[in-house]
Amino acid sequence: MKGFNVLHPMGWDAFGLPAENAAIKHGVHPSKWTFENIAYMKKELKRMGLSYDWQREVATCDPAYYRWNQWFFLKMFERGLAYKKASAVNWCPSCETVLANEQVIDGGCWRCEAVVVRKDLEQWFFRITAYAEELLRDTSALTGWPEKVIVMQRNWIGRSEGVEVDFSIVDSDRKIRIFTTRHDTLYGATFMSIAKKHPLVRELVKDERILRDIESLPEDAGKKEGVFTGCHAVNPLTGDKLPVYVANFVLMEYGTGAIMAVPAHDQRDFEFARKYGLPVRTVIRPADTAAGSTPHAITEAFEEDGVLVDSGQFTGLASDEARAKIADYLESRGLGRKVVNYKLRDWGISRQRYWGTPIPVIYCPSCGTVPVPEHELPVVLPPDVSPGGRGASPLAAAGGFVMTKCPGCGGDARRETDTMDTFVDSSWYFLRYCSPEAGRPVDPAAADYWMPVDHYTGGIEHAVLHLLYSRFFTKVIRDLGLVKINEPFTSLLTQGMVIKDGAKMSKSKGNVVDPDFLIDKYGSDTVRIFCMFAAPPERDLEWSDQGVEGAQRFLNRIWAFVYKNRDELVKRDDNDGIKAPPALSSAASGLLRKTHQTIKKVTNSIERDYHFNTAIAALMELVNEMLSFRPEDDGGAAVLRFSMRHVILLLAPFAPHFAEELWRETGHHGSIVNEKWPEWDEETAKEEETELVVQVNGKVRAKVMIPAGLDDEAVKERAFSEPKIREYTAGRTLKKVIVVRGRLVNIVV
RNA sequence: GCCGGCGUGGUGGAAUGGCAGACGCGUCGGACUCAAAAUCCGAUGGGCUUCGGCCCGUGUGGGUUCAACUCCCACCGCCGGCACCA
Repeated sequence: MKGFNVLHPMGWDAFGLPAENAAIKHGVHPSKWTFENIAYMKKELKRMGLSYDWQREVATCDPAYYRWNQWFFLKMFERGLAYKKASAVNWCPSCETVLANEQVIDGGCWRCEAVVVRKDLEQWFFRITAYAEELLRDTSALTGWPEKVIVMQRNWIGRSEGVEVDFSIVDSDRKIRIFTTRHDTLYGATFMSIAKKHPLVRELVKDERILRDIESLPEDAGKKEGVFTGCHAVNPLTGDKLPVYVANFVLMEYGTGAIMAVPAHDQRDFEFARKYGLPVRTVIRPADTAAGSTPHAITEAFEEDGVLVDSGQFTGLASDEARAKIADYLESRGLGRKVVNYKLRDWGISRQRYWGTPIPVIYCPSCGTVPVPEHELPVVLPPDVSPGGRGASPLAAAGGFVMTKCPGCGGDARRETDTMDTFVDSSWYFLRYCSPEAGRPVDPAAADYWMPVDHYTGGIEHAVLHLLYSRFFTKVIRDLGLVKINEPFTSLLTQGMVIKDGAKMSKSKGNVVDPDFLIDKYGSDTVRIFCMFAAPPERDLEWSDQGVEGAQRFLNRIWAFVYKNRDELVKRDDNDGIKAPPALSSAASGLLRKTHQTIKKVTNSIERDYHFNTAIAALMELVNEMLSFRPEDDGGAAVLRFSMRHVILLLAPFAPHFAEELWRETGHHGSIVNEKWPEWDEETAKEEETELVVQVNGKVRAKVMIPAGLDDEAVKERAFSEPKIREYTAGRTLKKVIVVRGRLVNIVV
C-alpha cells in the first residue's frame, strides 16, 4: 500500500538435532517427519494470512540448499577457515553429540538442557576467531539493534589487551609464557600457576607422586586447589625465584594456560596464597592514600588501579601509565610482547548425528584429508540410514556412503561421517532468499539489490548464537566476493514469547493453543488483531482467551455497522475534497478530525516503532466515535463514509481478509492491497478547541475549553478569569506563570 | 560478584518533562428477554465528602524543576546475560 518492493520470505530451518530427536521420538524417519511438518506449518501460516512470498521458499534439508553449505565449507577449507583439530569439546550425553561453546547454556545443552560433559574428540572448526576483531568493531555500526544484544555479543567476544611475558625456569632452558592484563602488578608476583593440561607439566614434573597429585586435582574448580610442581621460575623484572604450581582454576583454553600470581591484587591468587601459605606482596596502593603508609594484614586483594609501590624504576607511576611503560620495557628487552586476547573460541561444527549436512571431506590413506571436489557436490545424505545418536555418527554404519574413492589418487578412501551443526544452515539463508534458484549460493546482483535485511525479527535467545554466526558468515561471504555488505541485518527486533498460565507456550509444557482451533472458531483476523493488540512485539505476549473475544467483538461491531448502513455507505463519492468542508455540523467535523488524527497515529505507530498495539487502540477509538455518530445531513453522511472507508484501509494490514471483504461490500472494486495507504491532513487533524489545564502550584484547579492557536497572553488572561483560579490565587503574590502553548497554564503563588 | 533491562489500577497495557491509567479484558449497575446468552448503555485507582469538591497515588527514600511514570543519586524486588577469561 506504501508502494515499496518488499521481500518477505519464509523457509524451513529443518536440518538438525531438534528435527531428528522429534522424529526418533515418534518412530518416523527424519525426512518424512520434517516434510510432513513443513506441509502442516505452511498450511497454518497461509491460514493466518501471512503474506510470504512462497516462490522464494527454501528448506535447509533440501540438497539444493545444503550443497551450498558444503560449498562454503570447501571455500573456508581452502582459506584455512575450516580446520580439524583434537580438543576437549562440549558433549551432550542426551543428544549424543558435540556442541559449540555458544550452544552450552549454564552448563547444559541449549536444546534439551542435559548437563554437558567434556570429551576429547577430533572435530571440524570454523575459524570465527579470525574475525573476532571485526565482529567486535562492527557492533558499533549496528545502530538498529537493541543495546542488550550488542552488549551480549561484545562480552561474548571478550577482547582484552595485555602482554605475554616469558618467565625462565630455574635449572631448565624452558620458559613459562604467561598472559596478563595487569603487568603493572608484575613486581608483586609471588608464585606461578599453570593449567593441569599445560604441556610443560609433563616436561617439568618427573616425580610420580606429584604427577598423581596433579592428576587427582578436581576438574570442577569450585574450590581453588593446587599442587606444587617442585620447579621455580624467575620474575624477569625482579629476578625473584617463584614457586610454580598447577592450579585447577587456570584454564588451558584462555591466554597461554599459565599465569603469574599476584595475591595482593587478584582475589583468586589471594585465596590460593592463603591456602598454601604463599607470600603476599603489595605493589599497588590506592591513589587516594598517602605514599609510604604501609598497608598491613590485608584481608582481600586490592584489584583496582592505583599507584605503584616497591616496583623498582616504575614506583610512583599510575597503573595505566605503568602498564604502558612496563609493556615497552618488556618488548625492548625481548622479555615479552603486547597481545590481544579474546574469549571467543572457534566454532566447533562437527555433529555426530545423522540429520545434517555431510561434511564434504574424504580421508585417503595415502593423500590424507582431501576436500570433495566442487563439481561432486552435493554430497547427499543417504536416506536409508536409521538415525539416532550412538556416540558416533550413524553415517559411519552406512557402508555405501562411507566407502569411496580418493579424488586425488583414485584409491580406496573413506568419507567423513560427521555432519554440520544446524547453525551453519541458518547462517546465510537470508542471502539465499535473494536468488533461491541461483547456480551459486547467492547471485551478487540480487544480493546487491536486496541486502542487507532492513528488518529482522527474532528471539533474544539467539543473541550470541545465530546472530553472531550470521555476522561471521556474511563477512566470509563478502571476502569470497559474493556480497558487498559487511553486516547482514540493519535493524533487529527481539520479539517476546507467548506466555500462557505463567509459562512459555510450548508443546513440551502442554500449554499450547492450537491455531487451527482458533482460526476455526474466530477466524484468522481476530487472532491477528489480538496478537498485535495485546502487547508491543518486543514484550512477552500474555495469552488471554477473553482478550481474543475482545478482538472479535471489535471486528464484529464494524461488520455489523457496515451491513446495517450498507445503503448509505455504498454511495460512492469518495469525497477527498471533504478536507475543507463548507458547513459541517460540529459532530461531523469532529469525526472528520478524529479520522485524520487516526490516520496519523496508526501510520506513525506502524512506521516508527512497530507498536501495533497502540495503532489498534487508535482504530478502536475512531470506531467508537464513528459508531456513535448520527449524520444529520449530506455533509455528515459524507464524513461517515469517509471515516468508514479509512477504518477499512487502516485495518487492512492487521485484518486483511476482513478489510478486503468490507472493501468490496462498501462498493469498491479491486483488491484493497492495491489501494494507496491513506494520508492525513495536518490542518484538519488539528483540534479547533483544546482543553486548557490550569494549575495553581502544579495542581490542576480548572479545565477550560479554548480555541486552538490562542496566543500565550490571551491564554493567560483566560486562565485568570476562571472563578476557581481567582479563588486559589486571591490575596497571594504572583511569583511566576508558565504557559505551555495551547495546553497548560501553571500559576505559582 | 560484574553487566544489562524492568517495577504503573483487579488485569494486558497507554502516556515528545505538562491532566497518570488511552485502548482492551474483568467486575458492578441498567436496557432488551419469560429467562439466559449475545448485543447495547453507564460506572469502575484508593480514601474522605457538607456532593461544591478535597486529599493520596506510577517499587522505596532523596534530589533537580513552576511541573517528574519520565531526568539524577541511593536502596529494594523481579527478569536476563556473563562469571575463576588472568
